[in-house]
Amino acid sequence: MPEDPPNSAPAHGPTIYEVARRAGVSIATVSRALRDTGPVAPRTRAKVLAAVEELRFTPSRLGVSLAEGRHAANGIVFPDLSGPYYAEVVLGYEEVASELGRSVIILSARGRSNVRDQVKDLAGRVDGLVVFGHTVDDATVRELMAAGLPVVLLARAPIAGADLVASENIATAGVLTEHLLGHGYRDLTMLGASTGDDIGERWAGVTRALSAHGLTAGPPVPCEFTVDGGLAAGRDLLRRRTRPEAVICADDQVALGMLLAAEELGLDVPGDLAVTGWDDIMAARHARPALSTVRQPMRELGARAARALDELITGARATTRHQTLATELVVRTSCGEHPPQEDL
Amino acid sequence: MPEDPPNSAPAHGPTIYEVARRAGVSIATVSRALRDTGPVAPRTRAKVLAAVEELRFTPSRLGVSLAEGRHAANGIVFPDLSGPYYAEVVLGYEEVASELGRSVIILSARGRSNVRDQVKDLAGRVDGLVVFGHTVDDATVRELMAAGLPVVLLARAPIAGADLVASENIATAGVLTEHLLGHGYRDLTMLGASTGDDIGERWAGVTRALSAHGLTAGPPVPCEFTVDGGLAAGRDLLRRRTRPEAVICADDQVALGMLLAAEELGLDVPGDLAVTGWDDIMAARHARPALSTVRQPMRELGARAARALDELITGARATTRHQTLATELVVRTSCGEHPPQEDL
DNA sequence: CAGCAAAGTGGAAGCGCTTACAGTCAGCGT
DNA sequence: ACGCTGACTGTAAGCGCTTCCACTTTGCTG
Repeated sequence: MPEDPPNSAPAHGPTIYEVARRAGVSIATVSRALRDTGPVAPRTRAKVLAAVEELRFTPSRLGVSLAEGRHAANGIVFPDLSGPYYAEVVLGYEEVASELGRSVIILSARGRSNVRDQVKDLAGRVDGLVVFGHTVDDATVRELMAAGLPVVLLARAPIAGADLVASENIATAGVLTEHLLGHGYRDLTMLGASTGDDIGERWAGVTRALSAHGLTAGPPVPCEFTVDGGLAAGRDLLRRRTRPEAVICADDQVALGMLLAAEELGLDVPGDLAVTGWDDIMAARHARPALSTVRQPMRELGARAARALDELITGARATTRHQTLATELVVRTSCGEHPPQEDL
Repeated sequence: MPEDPPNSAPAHGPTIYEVARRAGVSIATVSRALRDTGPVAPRTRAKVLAAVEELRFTPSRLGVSLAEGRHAANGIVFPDLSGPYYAEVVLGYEEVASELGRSVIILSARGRSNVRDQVKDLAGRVDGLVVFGHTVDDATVRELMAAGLPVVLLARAPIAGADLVASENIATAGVLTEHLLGHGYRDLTMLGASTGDDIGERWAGVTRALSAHGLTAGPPVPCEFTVDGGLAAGRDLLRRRTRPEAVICADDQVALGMLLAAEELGLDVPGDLAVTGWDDIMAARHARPALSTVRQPMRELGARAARALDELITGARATTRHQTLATELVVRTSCGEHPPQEDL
């Protein structure tokens, strides 16, 4: 690392001092003129603005933030973001945060060992933080909250004292299950084992719906939550002596892998096998057979989180709140034949 | 907006002063002990660390940055990010930036009128900026560069003095065209009019390849760069008296829409019509027929941009550099039948 | 044992801005 | 003509940290 000279003038722009000198006023006046935070004579203001213009002055955020004691920035920690799901949520978040005048600093936790340190660093740069999924251990989250940092949890298990925004899983999993039962399937398999998170909730919903019909299913089959994971698990599953009638996949990527596996083995979906996903990512609509799945309001999840965080930061709300957004079963063709109707 | 009292103790954590007092040393010593930037006696260091531990002290980034004169953060401005393409690039960027010890502040330009102001604010928060596509007008970019801010351009037209990272378009467009010609198609249609950007380059490549064979094509057909745009344009195009033999779409989303249109009209792809995309987004692999397309190294684009920016910021490199990343034709089935072979 | 260098430490000056607080001045009421 | 009020403006004290410098202490070398 090239040790650059101590005072190598970081090429930063002009400071408020230069503007003040040029306008022939004090820095206090410049500040007031710019933020309209006190009386400034019209003539003076004009001089200041002229100087600002000539120097192309933009106040240093650092200086402003240090003096104001706030960052005007929010952070978000997300799991992988590789798939389309997380990206959409982050986008929805950024959109609203931006409207609220806050920058967004992102931190991906994908395969990082030092997330804890990175999160703590991040915490020092923002006025509030969104923790997406189980990317940060509870102890760290509590510590941040204890330090006075507003935190909003997104799509994960709650923590006392923190806001939570999540989408509904259990009920819709029930609806999905009922739908499959309606097709006449009785032997359902859950693909993608997981507990304590949204996927665990989905399985709970499925199980509950089944038992309401006096049915049971085996435990969820382990599977990595990727297309390749679904493909591998699918190959394995479909070559067994007794093939399931329907496979409920933990998410769309797994389901897409499953579709690939079925195709590879010459099985017809939904003829020989029904498959469902969860999320309704873009590829779900375009797969053939088109994937039946559950749509999550991804952008809305992010947007809600941004608003909730803003309320916490500005102090507009002091109590914590849990929001659950409705999800919707999207019936396409991978789960079985349906009377023709408009949908895609 | 609730005007909170001037000194409402922002609940910020302990400062270096409190640590110093508790450890019975000066703040200078605390700083040295923490950053290992000067001699500190073992005993002293221990005391400091103990105090840090007890107080759960984390240095304020604001203070550090202001004193250091750097943010340890990078910005990235991207167009829409709705599709999978931009998200991947941003991810690749974040990953590398994070490794290099820099936070990433994102700014989406989607449908915003005040991008210019937002970018200038962003510029004040970072040590360098990546401008993705034509999200920021050239004048503003130049202004930022003139102010000494390192800038890396991503997937867009170059600007003198700024680094550029882009993926190859022209040559691969030629390869794609040759491939289609190899299938025997002569009547090719370009879908998605655009000039002066990467899509414009693709059309240039296609046109050049065609003329090398003494062929020509009509001008690119206008079309919004979304699935629905492709669908609408496809309906229109395929109902004309003379249907094209092959449609080269500006990107995968348009191509997916085209596929939908063909399906809707009962046309067989590739039997009645060949379709190609560009980007190789996830859905391209899963569509049926699977979409032939051109793969862009999306993550790598972002990663390169991050590294280039880092070089500029640290001063490891002073000259500007243009990097073009290779792209690859991915032959699937939407462009015609091929002898069976391994690929997906 | 004087004389020095090195190690360890504290003081204090910024970094760029916001914002009490304290002046300065002109216009008014009486 | 004189104090008073307001409108303006400047001074200076932070915000939390890094780091240059100067000053003490050792620990050794001649």
